[in-house]
Amino acid sequence: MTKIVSRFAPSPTGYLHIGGARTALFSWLLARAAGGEFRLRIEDTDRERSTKEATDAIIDSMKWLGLDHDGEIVFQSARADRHNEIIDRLIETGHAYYCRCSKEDVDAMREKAMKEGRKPKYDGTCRDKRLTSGVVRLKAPQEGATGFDDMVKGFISIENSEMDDMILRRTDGTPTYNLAVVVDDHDMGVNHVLRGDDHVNNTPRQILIYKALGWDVPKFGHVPMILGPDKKKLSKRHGALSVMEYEKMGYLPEAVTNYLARLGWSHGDQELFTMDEMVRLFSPDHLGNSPSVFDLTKFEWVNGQYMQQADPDRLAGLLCDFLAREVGGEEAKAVSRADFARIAPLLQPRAKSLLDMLEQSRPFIVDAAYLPYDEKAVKKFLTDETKPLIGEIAARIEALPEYDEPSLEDLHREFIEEKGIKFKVIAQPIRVAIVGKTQSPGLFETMMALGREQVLKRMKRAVEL
RNA sequence: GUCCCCAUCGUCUAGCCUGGUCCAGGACGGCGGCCUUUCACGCCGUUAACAGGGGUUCAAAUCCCCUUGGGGACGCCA
Repeated sequence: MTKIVSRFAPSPTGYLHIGGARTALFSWLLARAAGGEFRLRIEDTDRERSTKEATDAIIDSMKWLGLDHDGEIVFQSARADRHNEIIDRLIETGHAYYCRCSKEDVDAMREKAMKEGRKPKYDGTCRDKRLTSGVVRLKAPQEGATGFDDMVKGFISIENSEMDDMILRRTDGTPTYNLAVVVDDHDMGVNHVLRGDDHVNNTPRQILIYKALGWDVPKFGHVPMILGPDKKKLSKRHGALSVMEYEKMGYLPEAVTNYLARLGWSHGDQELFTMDEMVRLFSPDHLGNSPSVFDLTKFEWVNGQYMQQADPDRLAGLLCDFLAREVGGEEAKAVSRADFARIAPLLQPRAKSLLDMLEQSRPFIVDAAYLPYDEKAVKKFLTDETKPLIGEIAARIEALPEYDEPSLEDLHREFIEEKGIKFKVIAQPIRVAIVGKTQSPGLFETMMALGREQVLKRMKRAVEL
């Protein structure tokens, strides 16, 4: 079997959105799973709408997701000469012809056909006129059918009579999309094309071009699109669309690829896959053929899973970057990577995202003097009964020869035994005293993370509240 | 309008090709519980689906047809 070469070919008219990312991921997996090549091509022939920023954004997103490509990035705009060369060849071989029908003429034809209940299409007026200028159209077969075995949808066939003689070269001499795609894919050696559902209709047209050129037709696959919670096509109003927004919101790239992969692909009952696993297990046979809804809740669960498993030191690094990027200023400078590395393990089971973790780490990184106290919590737990207890405990902690977790545990155990009270009685008050709120990691690990000095300062401050 | 595609729990899905092992399995969520110094995590239980109708067959989620519903395409955009 020949080596699989797949590609991702976005047009740089905006950021890489979540749907495109999934298509890219599947395409990437298709190649990587087979030890093939994955190529990247930027379809920037629409000069009006294509931007350098969008191109960079797409490349950055791919990088962030870990979707590396082989070979140089191909820019479609740079290949106009080659496209035109092929168009000329098509004319010479009688597979294409010039047409001088105006846009208005064709619109009229379409409208008329539509009214008569037929498929709106160009009627082939100039097909045999042997003109020598104008737009170039493909001389498509008018009988028979064009079919292909779609990697995800199975066999799809369209009557040739349904397709019109599409334009290959515009009035201004530029090649059209369908022509350019075919030529580029062929020249890049692409033999597996996995793309969005919205291209199914283009496929038979492109096959016609391949055939006219006598080129091998690649294997095609069309993945369904991603829907919003309202089951409508994903759009701006559904919130986060851009891949990079997920980074901004504090999600991990491996969670994004994992979740995206599970949206439309499956491997039995398995939910969590590392990139390596996906590469090992991926097969286009298990791509689903119906559209799926992006479920943020489940995505957050996936992210949470990766947050838990992540190396604390890596998380610390990401947290620093995140803080610098999203918050910046003095606050970012006040916390070091080492600080985060120390508290990350405590927060890992509790945080769904980096943003979460950052929020939860606040009580650990501010000085006792600035620790915010939750009013309700204070009212409920820092009472006249509990304050003296906290005071006593603070004194004992201060006198502790060794400040470590076992010692702290012993200290508290002895304290409650002496007082004849349950741990419950002092647990929440102490918690509120040292972190300012009712939720936190385990008390002793929290005390360790805080350090003796902070714990004492906080207890003293709490007693005076 | 025409063509193409799609249809299993609220959501993601397994099963469908190669009918019986499926009164349909897993996951997220929800609900209930356990654990427990809080919140999480974890664990246990529970909830909930084969769009409808016809066939074919001893037997259909699985095969065929129709209906309905959804989506996409019909550009000198990509």
